[in-house]
Amino acid sequence: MRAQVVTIHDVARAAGVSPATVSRVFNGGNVTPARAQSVQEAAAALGFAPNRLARSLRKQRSSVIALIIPDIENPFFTSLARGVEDAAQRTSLSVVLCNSDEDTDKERRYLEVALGEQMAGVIVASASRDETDLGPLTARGVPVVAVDRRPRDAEVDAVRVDDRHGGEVATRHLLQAGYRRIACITGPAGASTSEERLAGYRAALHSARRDGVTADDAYVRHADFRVEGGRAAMRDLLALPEPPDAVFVANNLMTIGVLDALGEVGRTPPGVGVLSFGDVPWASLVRPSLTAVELPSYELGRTAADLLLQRMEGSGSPLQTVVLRTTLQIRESTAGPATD
Amino acid sequence: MRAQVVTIHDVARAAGVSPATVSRVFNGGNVTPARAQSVQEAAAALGFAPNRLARSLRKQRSSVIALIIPDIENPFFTSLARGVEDAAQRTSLSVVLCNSDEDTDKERRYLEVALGEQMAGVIVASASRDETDLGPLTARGVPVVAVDRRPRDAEVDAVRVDDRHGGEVATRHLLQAGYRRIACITGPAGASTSEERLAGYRAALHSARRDGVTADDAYVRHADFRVEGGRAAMRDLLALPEPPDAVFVANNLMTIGVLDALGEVGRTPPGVGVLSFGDVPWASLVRPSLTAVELPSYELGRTAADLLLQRMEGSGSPLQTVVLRTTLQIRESTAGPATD
DNA sequence: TTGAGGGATGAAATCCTTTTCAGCGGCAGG
DNA sequence: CCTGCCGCTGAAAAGGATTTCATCCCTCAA
Repeated sequence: MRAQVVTIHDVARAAGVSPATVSRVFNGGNVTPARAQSVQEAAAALGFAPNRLARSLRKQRSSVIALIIPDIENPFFTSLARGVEDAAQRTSLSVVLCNSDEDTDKERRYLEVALGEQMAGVIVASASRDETDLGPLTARGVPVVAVDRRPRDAEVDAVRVDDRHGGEVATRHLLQAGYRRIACITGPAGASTSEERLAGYRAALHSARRDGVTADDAYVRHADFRVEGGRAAMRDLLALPEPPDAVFVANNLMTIGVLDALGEVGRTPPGVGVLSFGDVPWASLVRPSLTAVELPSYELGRTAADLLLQRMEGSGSPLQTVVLRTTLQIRESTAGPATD
Repeated sequence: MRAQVVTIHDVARAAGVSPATVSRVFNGGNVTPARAQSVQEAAAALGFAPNRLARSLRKQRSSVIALIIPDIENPFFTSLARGVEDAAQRTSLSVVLCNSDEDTDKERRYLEVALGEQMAGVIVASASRDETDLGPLTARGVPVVAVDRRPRDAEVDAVRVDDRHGGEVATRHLLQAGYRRIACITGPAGASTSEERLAGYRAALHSARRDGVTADDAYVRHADFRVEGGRAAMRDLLALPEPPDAVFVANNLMTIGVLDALGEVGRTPPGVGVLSFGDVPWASLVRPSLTAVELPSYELGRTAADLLLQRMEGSGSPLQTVVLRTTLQIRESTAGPATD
């Protein structure tokens, strides 16, 4: 009992005009008011809804934009998504979210979909720095903005935070609080965010290496930006002959795992210092409260969307990279080392 | 410098065959192996990627399914989304996520997009019980599954949890723990989940009304399923001449707000009992640990996707509603009232 | 009065695939 | 040897909108 599909032709017939005129009514062409009205009425009476596929096919461009994120279960990215949506809200564009799950294959599939569906634009927080290929999109003239993470060599606008600086400030804070054996649990080697946060950590340690601070990479671990990865890495660090007395964790979810692992062995902050890059969700409920590098996730999304919209309107301005500031929020978890 | 678009015609010409044959190669028609191979090679050489719009237009059905959820910042829904994705993963379908933000207008827009883009199917956790109109989709024969929330009168398959029963069990637990003035903070009046969880609460109180238990609606509040709403509602309850000694909160995010509001006035569980319908994210870090009705969010999504796929394969079976069980996880926050 | 200019309109081309249909050739069975 | 069937193939239609182009008609200026 499938309802018959109402096309522009049906409306045209009902209103006694040509399909071209109907199209013009809906797209702002020149039509005499009387005719326009009768078209409107006919469309309403028939329950006409334009076929977006046909329209996009003809126009060579659809009216949805894709937002591709690597982890939908990370509040950082969902907040970013809200930023994108709110910015798109003011236009007639719809945003669809694609979860690449930190998997370059899935990501590639979604990029193919975006291309094949002629999406109006793409915002991507790429799963991998090297394997993400935005070439086909940019070659076809589809506006693309990289957000948070930066694919190598890509000729696209970008919005990110000052990862390296943030990591450096964070680590320096731990030093100043008196910690001396500071570990770093960072993300997968492929991601730009992992590498830069780690670079900041190294820089801070390097410039403090006189005062008995360990500055080799014995305390560095790579994990997967997820809770389990953080937990495993922390367990590994705790098993060292001389475990660290503080840890700089390169993302929020891994920090959850780290806190769990510490709880297991009865050690809690600030005895062991814990500093998270990115706020832990519902930080207000965590005890002790957590020192964190706060990220402007919402603004990241919002700015990316603005850049994309601007580019879609055909701004010919040169490619730009916007870097947003992070802020260190000092709380209880880094109050200073336990005095043995 | 937009790259020329490679169409099936270009491939056909390069391979010395007709477009129809190229299409058959990609869609599993009958083609002699030799020819098929030369088509494959030509396609690869030209970097051919099929235009999904044209394909969908012709087939009257695209290969993406839409998942419409009311709050992308709620871990419950993101976990549900993972369930949907994992189920769809085994097919060639892509999932796109749409965030209606508990806003019936946004939701309507996304439903229009789903219809206009001829999406292969739709899974929806509807923003409103009454205003969500799935009619156009079902009329056109698009498979639809309602998940978590149930739109009224809709002729669709559904997957949800035993909200009413869960609410009743939860409230009964609070009674058994010794609480006597039990409040309920539920969601917006329009949502089925709000109403049924509240109904469970009422049922439990009703059957216990002999033992000095307050059972009118003085302790019932409607909020918006968000953190702020929970906070406001709890403040309101605390301002009563005789504040409640326990509260049953109908979703996880509102519970965060409730805990915040309690913290502000220096009252903590279990002195005031707190029971959350739906786990709070990263519950392991919350002190005291939180008693909650645990929801099978992932399975909800997974089951909904399975139902949808089954329906898309043309199963003519009658409409079904799958109800999944909730489980009460008893922890510290409901250990018993403060003894004044 | 005539020509230029311009707004409104419809026919038809266009976007790119899929799918129907008819034709062709080969093979097996009568 | 003929018929029927089947597999492979290409031409062309179909899907539903937008857009170009030509036409018509009207107004205004010379």
